[in-house]
Amino acid sequence: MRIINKHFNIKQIADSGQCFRMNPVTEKRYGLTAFGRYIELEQVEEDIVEIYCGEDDYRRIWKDYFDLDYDYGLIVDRLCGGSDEFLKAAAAYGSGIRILRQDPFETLISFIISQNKNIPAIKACIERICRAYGEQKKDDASGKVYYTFPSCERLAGARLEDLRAMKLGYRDEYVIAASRAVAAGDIDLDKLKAGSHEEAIKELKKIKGIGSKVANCISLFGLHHIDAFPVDVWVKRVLSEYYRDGFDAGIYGGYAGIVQQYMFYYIRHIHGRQT
DNA sequence: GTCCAGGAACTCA
DNA sequence: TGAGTTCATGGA
Repeated sequence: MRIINKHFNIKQIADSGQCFRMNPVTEKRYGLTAFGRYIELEQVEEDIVEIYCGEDDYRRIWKDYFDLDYDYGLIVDRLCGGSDEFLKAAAAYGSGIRILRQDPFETLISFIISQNKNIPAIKACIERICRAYGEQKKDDASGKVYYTFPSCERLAGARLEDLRAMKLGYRDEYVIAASRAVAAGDIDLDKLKAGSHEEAIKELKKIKGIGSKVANCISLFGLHHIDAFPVDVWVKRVLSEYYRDGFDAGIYGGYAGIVQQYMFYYIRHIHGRQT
């Protein structure tokens, strides 16, 4: 499927820290494992992405996954036409970023693991978990062997001693507890997705190992509450370097999470961070 | 070898 | 509420 969209850049999305299983195959081609499938995408032109899937899969899965019904140009234009110089530059630089609609459980576990780790380390941990607990599959189109992200039931049944080999550090017990809570129905992610961002944060923070930042990431990237505003070390850096007088995310009511992604992506670029 | 990472729990004031 | 400490592990 060929997608023509001025705000769809797969490299920017892959490097925006929201997903951990989208990696380069060649310079312009990326492989992505999500929802039990593997696909490849290619940035053909600045505003053209080729998604290597059939029209049926595109309509059922990937159109929604890449949030292609939403007009990111509206927000980029608004920021670029505004008076906030940092956001002007940030939005222009990351204008191809989109907020993916990822699987809630995968996002929950991924961001529990993410705490106090850099992105390559997070990716390595998740890959180990998928190899050990996920399902091995083979993509017919590319011939690529891949591993799906494990279900909550599968991870809920994991033994702590075994999970320890995944090198999650002290986060391993958080992962098991959270998986068991989801499997048991103590946490209803679908319900949190249907509800408000505030409600989701309140419920997510009840889980040990989930604080404000991780809860906001899960809300934004897993439940698609785009009014979430995760503050990690990089966003803190932005706020202290460029907003000495304070920053009110509330003025971007409704889409603060998208603004936050432009900030995150841009400040990392300024500091020369590739991964 | 040192510092840091999409932090959170815990302690103590 | 707020500041300081501790927690595993690996990337840079």
